[in-house]
Amino acid sequence: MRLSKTGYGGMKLNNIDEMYPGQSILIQTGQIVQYGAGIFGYNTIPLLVKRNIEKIIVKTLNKYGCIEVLLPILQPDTIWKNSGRYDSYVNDGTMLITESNKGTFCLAPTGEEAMLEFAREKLKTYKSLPVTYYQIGEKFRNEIRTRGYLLRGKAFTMLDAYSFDIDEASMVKSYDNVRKAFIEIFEKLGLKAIPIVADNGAMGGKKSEEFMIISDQGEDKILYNEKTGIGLNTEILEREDYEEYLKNEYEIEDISGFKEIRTMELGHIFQLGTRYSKMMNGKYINKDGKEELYYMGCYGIGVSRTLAAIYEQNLVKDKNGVPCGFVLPKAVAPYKLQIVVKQEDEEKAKLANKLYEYLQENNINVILDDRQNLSIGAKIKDVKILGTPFMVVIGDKQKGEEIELENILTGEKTKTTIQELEKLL
RNA sequence: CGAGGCGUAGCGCAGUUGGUAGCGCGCGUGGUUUGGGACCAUGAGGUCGCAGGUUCGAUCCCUGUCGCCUCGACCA
Repeated sequence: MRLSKTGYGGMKLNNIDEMYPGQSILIQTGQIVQYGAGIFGYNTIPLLVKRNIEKIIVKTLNKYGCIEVLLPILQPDTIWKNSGRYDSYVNDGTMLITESNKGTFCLAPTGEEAMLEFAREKLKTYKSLPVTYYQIGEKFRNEIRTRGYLLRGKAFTMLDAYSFDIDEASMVKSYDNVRKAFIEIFEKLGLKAIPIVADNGAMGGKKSEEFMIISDQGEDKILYNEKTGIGLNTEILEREDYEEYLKNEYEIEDISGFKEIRTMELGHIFQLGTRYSKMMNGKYINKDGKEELYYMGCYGIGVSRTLAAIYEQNLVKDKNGVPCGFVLPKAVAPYKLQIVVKQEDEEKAKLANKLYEYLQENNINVILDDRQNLSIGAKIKDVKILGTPFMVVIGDKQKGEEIELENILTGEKTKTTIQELEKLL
């Protein structure tokens, strides 16, 4: 990507929001654009980071045998009326609906209804089970209060997965399968997400766990035991039966040594049992030719929230401790390398272009900062603004064709050649 | 919806005890610059969130209203 073609420019930072410095930088530099409370547009780099997150999710879930599908975002009201959730979702303001001369339509706040419609078509016999379907797409919730920019928006990208099984034991297996996949996904994203005990209240069902990262920017408080890695959402303690719930479902008996910490929820998984299949008449034919209810699980990851979390967690600060940008993890950075060049110097521009073309041809995504009349120093600063993990500077100190690669995170510099460079990224 | 805060140029902010606005950054042009956020000159950009009211006159005072942010109820 040639930076001169992107409209990026003027990426100086002013006062940065103390609560959400990462996203404050994204907004100030035009990488994220706010349209209203909880409604955002993405400029190219955050968009590509989000897409990389999605790719990692897809790849991992596929590896764990899950099947990707895409269900409609715009949904007929009938499926919500059939499930019995229409009134409560509309009345509490969560679900956005639109009236038309062809009926009422709902913007999907979640996917259980649509997924059950889908499953009923495809999963008519026990022979088709178990299966876990998933999709990644936009969800809409008219949140009473949005919070933390992308962290809680009215429109957000979510991964939602649903497992269908013949009985509880099988459901538990599917649940554990996705649970493992989620752990792997967050690992690949470089996020230390821990599954902790959650209240299954809203969704119902048996067991439920949330994937939390430790962060003061989060909305949740959990009790956590550092030694065992076991944690639970403090909302559990509001349940009358919490001791039993912890003991029976999670084998947690003593929570005296647990410390309270603040966390951000990135994912949530549920063992639903037959609650939703009962509500929406989700049935298959068993071996004996009789109808049975699906045992379901449902699983979600807030993709746009994860995007925000990645930016916030990979923030870098200058010598004075003031946030000045990011170093995106290699796994999600859309461009591994940024070439900073003294564009006005023909020789240098030529060399930079040669390097750029070479890497392009070898399918390495790089940013060439070919903007005119911008000092090298300013361009170097912008590497961090965009979060690119590696940099090559081609300025006055450049001698011949020997390239010096700088790792932004470590500051480590390595001399190399155009041809050898890609091996170091 | 309950509590607080804020709406003035693209971004960050001043300001006017009431006489229709400035600063820094960014943006355009000319020139000098270029290794960790260069400088000089010059220029463009605002119905001061919106609507009423008071007033000779409102961006400022009053009353509404809308929007945004933070804390709570809700959730990926």
